[in-house]
Amino acid sequence: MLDEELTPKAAKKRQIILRHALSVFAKEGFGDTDVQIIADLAGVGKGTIYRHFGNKKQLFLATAQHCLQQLADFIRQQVGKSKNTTDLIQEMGTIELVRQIARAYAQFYERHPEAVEIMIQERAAFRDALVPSHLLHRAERRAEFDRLLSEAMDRGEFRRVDVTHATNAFADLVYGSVVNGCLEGGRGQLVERVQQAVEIFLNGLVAPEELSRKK
Amino acid sequence: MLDEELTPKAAKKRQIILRHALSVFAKEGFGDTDVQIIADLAGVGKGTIYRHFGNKKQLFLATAQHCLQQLADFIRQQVGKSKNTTDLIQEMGTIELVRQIARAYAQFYERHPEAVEIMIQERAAFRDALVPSHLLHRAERRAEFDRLLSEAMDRGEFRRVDVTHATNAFADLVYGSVVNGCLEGGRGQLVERVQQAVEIFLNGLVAPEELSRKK
Amino acid sequence: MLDEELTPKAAKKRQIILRHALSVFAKEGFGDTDVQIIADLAGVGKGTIYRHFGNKKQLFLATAQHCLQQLADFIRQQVGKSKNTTDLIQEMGTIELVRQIARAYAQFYERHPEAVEIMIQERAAFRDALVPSHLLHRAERRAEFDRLLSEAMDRGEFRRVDVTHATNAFADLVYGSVVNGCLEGGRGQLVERVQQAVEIFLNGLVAPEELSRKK
Amino acid sequence: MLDEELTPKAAKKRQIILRHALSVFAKEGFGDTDVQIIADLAGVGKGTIYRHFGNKKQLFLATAQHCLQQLADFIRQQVGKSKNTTDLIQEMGTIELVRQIARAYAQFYERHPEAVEIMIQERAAFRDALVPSHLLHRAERRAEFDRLLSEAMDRGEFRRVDVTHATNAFADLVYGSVVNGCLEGGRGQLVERVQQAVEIFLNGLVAPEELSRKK
DNA sequence: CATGAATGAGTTTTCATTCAT
DNA sequence: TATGAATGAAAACTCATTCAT
Repeated sequence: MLDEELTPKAAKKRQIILRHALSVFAKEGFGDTDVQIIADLAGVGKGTIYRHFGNKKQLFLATAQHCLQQLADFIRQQVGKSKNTTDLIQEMGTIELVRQIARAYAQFYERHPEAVEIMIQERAAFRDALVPSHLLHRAERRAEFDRLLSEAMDRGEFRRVDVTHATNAFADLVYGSVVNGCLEGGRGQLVERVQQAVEIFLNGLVAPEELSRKK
Repeated sequence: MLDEELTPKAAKKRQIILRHALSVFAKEGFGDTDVQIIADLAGVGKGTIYRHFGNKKQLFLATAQHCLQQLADFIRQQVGKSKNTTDLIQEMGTIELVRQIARAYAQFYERHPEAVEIMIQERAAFRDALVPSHLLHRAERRAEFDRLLSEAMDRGEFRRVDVTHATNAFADLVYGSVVNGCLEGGRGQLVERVQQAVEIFLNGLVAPEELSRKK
Repeated sequence: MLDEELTPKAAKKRQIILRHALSVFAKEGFGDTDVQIIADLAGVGKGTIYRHFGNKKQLFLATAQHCLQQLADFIRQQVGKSKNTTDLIQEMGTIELVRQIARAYAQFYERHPEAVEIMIQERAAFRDALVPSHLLHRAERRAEFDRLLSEAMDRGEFRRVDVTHATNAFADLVYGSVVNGCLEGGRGQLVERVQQAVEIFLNGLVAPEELSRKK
Repeated sequence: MLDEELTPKAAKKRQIILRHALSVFAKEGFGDTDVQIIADLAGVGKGTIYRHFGNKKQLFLATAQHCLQQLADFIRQQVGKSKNTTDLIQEMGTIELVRQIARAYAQFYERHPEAVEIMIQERAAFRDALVPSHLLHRAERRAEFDRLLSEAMDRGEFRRVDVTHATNAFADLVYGSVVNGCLEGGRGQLVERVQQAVEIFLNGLVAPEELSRKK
């Protein structure tokens, strides 16, 4: 199912279908989406979509997956800059790194509000989907963040708290801000909302000594 | 449409319908719910539901409203205990009050996971619903919380930050924790998750002096 | 599902639907039948058919059942005339009774060629249908015929042969004649074909002594 | 379209396709058969099937034809043994020959139950097919059997009855026995059923004198 | 010639909503 | 006012057939 396994042509068609599926699912919601509409927009027959994706549910899941991929790419590009986490911490400190991670998420969702809708639709229609469309819900990303916090605690930058709880809090905060913030719409609103929230979160985590030192 | 305007009998029937609508909408989702099922469970004819609620969408909205009402009642009962906010602050301090508010939300949603689903379904199917099913999204409750924070800042208990942002952060955090926490299921999981998250949030808000004093 | 359990009105509607289902299924075959056509001819909405019969397959099976009922009624009326088998044998002799049974089947199918098609469609589309649409395939009718032959053998009217085999032969002969005879069409063709075939069958069964006596 | 006109390679491919078409049509029925499945099993592209057979209906008809061919070959091999009918009668007598013909049919259908299904599907989906899949329904074979009976009557072996009716009876009896017998399944069941039925049929045809003589 | 991706007409089935009783 | 049978619009999905490669 991965694009690499397909001919360039088939992969291209897949991309076109997914692009329009994304936009229609986001605008209409899963239940109110008529696959025919996606087919028309994508300029292919309905049968072609069913041939490629099997059924409406799988088409949606592929769309969610696609979002996730774009999100992951964006995050990596914004934060990673090809360096590994350790180097990044060296460079900017954990606090700034957490800020940048949160900002990257916010930026992505602000630029791609449809991705927020997909995330919500997925939660609503596929309670138990195997592939949650939000990176921070996924085990591998959580583990990475856990480690980030752990090490900051070890170095005394952060207060010592239960890492899993802190990661949960971060994920929930970003998720909640994104979901609730994307409605209000204005330019920069979402990024602002997430940033401000994360500032409080960080303030809640940094060690008192660090706070004093800053002053 | 309010119960007070109805005969006791009609109001009772309304309650029965709403109770089953809640459970079915929560289990099946809005789109996958067959009104006939609700009618059967409620022991009334389908026509009766349409007579009372107009159409499926309004039935859902009434159900969401109903959840909101129950939530509000529960919060008032848990936190308010008939005293006003000012008295409560006097009694237990802002920090403890915020803790209690958060705990109350968590407890409600843990006891009524269907309410979480309703909240999600509402967001998914009625993006622009006039009546968000989560109290903290509603203007009147936000204003109250804004005031709570404002006064704490005035008294120097909390650091001075933008009140709206802080309230957003609190609402988003609680919302995110509830939505993501309710899936993991275990007894007490949701309350624990919310509490831990709010602890960090509070830590991020209290004034350094307060922190020192505590030590 | 039986008509007696329905209101007269619902039963009437059921009859109308079945009448048209019969004619369409017979003309088009099961697979080529569009339920919409039946609905249009019956003057009801498509939903009504689905409400009454569940799905296309069950509609067909109900149609087959309906044929069977009509066939059974016809046979009883033609042959039985309210007398029991024993009396009938007394009256006309086994040979004549077998002739009359076969003639009754033939007459029914000649008057209702659609019933032949239903029988064939059922065999083709529901190999393992629980309710074969041909009376002689059904256990209760077979048992009756077995007894008829048995007694004739006991009385020395028929040669002694394996009763089950003889009943099979009779059922297969009538079935084959009906299925193959109904295509040729002409008035009386089917009855003639069955009668001639049964004459040979009977000749094959009667005891030699009986034959001699006749001469 | 005959194999002789094709290159050996094309003929081989045709055979492979027909073999799988037979098995799929028999298992699924005409309407429920997906040509793609046949193509996959045969290891060819769907287009190839359409190139060879034109459309699904013609593919089915070719399959039926193919069955017919195999049946004819089998009958000829079992009964004919390269001798002509007259010689065979000389050798074993009409009665035994009729027995052998019936047994040969039964054996073929018992070994190839798919052929029974094809016969039924053909009757169900192509009421008016030009090429009935049962040999005994076909003019040339009927004429041959007619002659067989005629001569037996002329020789006084068989009672004098209308030849066409007798042939019909034989064809219908074998057809009915095969169609109804193939469901019951057990080894030898079908052959037994047909033999027993034909025994009665023969008894019904042989001349009384012959019967006496036997005694 | 062979292929198999693309197509879209055609069917089944569901269910919100209505309305006669 | 309550009911639940009737309706038919709407949508998912299939698959025979075509045709560009």
